[in-house]
Amino acid sequence: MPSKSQPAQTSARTKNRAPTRIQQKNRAAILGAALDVFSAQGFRGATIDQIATSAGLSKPNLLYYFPSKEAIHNTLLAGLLDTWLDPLRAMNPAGDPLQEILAYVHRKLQMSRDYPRESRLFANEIVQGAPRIHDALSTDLKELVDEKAALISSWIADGKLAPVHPYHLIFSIWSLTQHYADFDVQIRAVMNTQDPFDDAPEFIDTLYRRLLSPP
Amino acid sequence: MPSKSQPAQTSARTKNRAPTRIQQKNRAAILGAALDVFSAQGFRGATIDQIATSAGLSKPNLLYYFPSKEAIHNTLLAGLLDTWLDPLRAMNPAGDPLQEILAYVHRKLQMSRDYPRESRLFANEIVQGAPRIHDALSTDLKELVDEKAALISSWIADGKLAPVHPYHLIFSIWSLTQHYADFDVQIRAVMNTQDPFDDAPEFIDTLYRRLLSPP
DNA sequence: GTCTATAGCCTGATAGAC
DNA sequence: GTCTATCAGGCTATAGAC
Repeated sequence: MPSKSQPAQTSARTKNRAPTRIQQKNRAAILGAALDVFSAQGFRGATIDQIATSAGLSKPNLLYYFPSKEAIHNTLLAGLLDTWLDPLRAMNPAGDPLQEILAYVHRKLQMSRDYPRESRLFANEIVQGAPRIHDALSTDLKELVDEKAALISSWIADGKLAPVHPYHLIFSIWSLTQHYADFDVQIRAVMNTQDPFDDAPEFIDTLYRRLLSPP
Repeated sequence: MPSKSQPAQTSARTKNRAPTRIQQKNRAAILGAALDVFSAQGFRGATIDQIATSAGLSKPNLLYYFPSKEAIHNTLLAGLLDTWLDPLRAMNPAGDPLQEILAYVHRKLQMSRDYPRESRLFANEIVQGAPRIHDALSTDLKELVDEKAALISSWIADGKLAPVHPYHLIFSIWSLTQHYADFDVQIRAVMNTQDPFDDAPEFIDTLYRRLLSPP
């Protein structure tokens, strides 16, 4: 799982004792099941019963580990944005510009392939107006994107990349890579014989080479 | 509204009489309000009360016009896929290949700009597994995309376009254009001073020119 | 720590007066 | 056609036995 695990927020009932192995195992089972259910049904569509059953627990037992449905959801979201931005954070100002961007694109695409549930959880949240993470978007996210956009602009000014709008370049990378996870059903309905991810990396690589290769 | 209006499904109660002006006006108000609410909250997140209030009606009065919450949702979805595919359908085999694709891209982007609620309604449905329109995706959608992908392949074979995977080309167009509607909140959080749509058309135009211009 | 039982709220849908 | 009142079911969360 890519989610950066916060130190487990000890529930009030556990009174700051270190979590036992069983507690850790159950917490992990709950979060895994919740990721399945929330990413497939959205927050309102999910029920605690579904999550509990899928985690092999009874409903009250689940609520022994988390105080509420929203607490589970928040725990999932908490580490997600950070993790989701790691590939961008890793873009290296000292590297070769075109290679740095292509490498970023591949990391992001790989992340969609490996963690489609996390991508859909995020997509559900954003499409519905990001009620729970809007602040993080305008602060942490904006800060990082501003920084990397400036870097891309400097690469363009140096003639290392063909000129493009750096913000829209980044948006396009998010869009193209996450699309394969978020709209998976649609893509499979159209290409019903093969795994869409088979050809996607080559297509997207070609796209950004032609877009960005300096003249 | 882009939604192709089916002949209004006369509710059982109206016994096939032609709808009066008041009925038409209320139906339209309900569908407009429902589009607001469903696109912002998803099917489960929306309540009949919200829709009714937003349409200026009481809850039972709304249910006089539509038999159930799901019936309203289905009515919205019914015309949507068709409308959503019109820009692709209009791609002309006799036109200039690059111009045809660029024109398609612009139609699609304009649609996202003009009808973001419809885009988000669709996104909500697909991200959650397209439970209500999966069949249409594997039939109508697949058929149209197969046809247009073959057309693009023939253009490539004729040397009129640079070689690319035609299906992934189409997916990329969907992805890039709908992203501006579906992830609007995120984009605005990052570019907080200007309308993201201002620069998007130029960026996307550049992207597809560089990707597809024959060598 | 885990269960059964249930409180209490929300929501979709209906009854019936006007 | 529109309303008030209300039912019935599903859901979150809690009580309390074990």
